[in-house]
Amino acid sequence: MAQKQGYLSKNQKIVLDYIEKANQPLKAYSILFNVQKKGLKAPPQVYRALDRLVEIGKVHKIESKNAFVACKNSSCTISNATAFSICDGCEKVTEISNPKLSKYLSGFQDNSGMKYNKYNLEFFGLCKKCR
Amino acid sequence: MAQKQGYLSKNQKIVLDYIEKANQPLKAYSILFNVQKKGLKAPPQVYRALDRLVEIGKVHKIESKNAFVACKNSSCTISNATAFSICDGCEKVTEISNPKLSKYLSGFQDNSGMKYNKYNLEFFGLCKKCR
DNA sequence: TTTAATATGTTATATTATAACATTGTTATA
DNA sequence: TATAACAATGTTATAATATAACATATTAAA
Ligand SMILES: [Zn+2]
Ligand SMILES: [Zn+2]
Ligand SMILES: [Zn+2]
Ligand SMILES: [Zn+2]
Repeated sequence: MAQKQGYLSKNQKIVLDYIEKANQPLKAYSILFNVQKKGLKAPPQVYRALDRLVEIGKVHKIESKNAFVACKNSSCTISNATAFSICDGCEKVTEISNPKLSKYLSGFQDNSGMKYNKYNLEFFGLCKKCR
Repeated sequence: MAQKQGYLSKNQKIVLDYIEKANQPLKAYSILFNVQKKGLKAPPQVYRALDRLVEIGKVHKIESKNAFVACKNSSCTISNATAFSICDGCEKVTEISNPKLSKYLSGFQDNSGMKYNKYNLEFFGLCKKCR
């Protein structure tokens, strides 16, 4: 069951399935609790699967919340350009898919001489309902 | 010693002093260890000071590293628009101060109806030295 | 000077994440 | 088919990050 390009291992599938069913970011230990019936009994099993899923872009980590969400953006096969909208009221998180924004940020340069190959952007505010 | 606009309490000063002397993001427990000689003995004392310093924009949290860095941007009195450049090689973190970028992001709108009042952006790559 | 608000001190514990090592399964190839 | 190399899994323990809860002290305002 070695890892081939594009194939997911058993544990990776279990974790991804569960995250995809949720429509919101999930905490690692909440995932762990819920996949225990599927045989994943300890944190490393979940964290390994998450690490790999994040690496291949199927899952993103919401850094400000230490939570994980399935990628909703089909073009996002590698997780190197991510943007999220986060409501401070209801905690709803949405992946922003905005070509202008991603183009602007992917092309961003400053005078530091630094070569950027990845970014993560988190916007905070209030959604319609929460205003 | 109640908090007045612009004044820092004793513990806040101690923590900020220490962070400002470092030229890199510091972990909360490393701060704790180093301010113990000044009398801050337990995590809550450091985390409270950090919370407040972040709130007033004197310190920013680098979310992807769970680390704290002093604000280098004098206009950044409220910490609602932050951008950082992070080297994956040497871990050097620099606060980006780029009016065009901040103007673009502060004005960003999408069709979600969400009203954004804060963002945090983290760029990753390799600095000159690390290439 | 009473009251309210803010800050501090302290202990314990919750939450998030990784180290380390043994075992099993898979692929490649000798 | 052996056997070696690698990838994935299972398992226990522990590290690292962060907060709850409550007592006390300090300050500002009424
Ligand atoms: Zn995505
Ligand atoms: Zn909301
Ligand atoms: Zn700043
Ligand atoms: Zn570097």
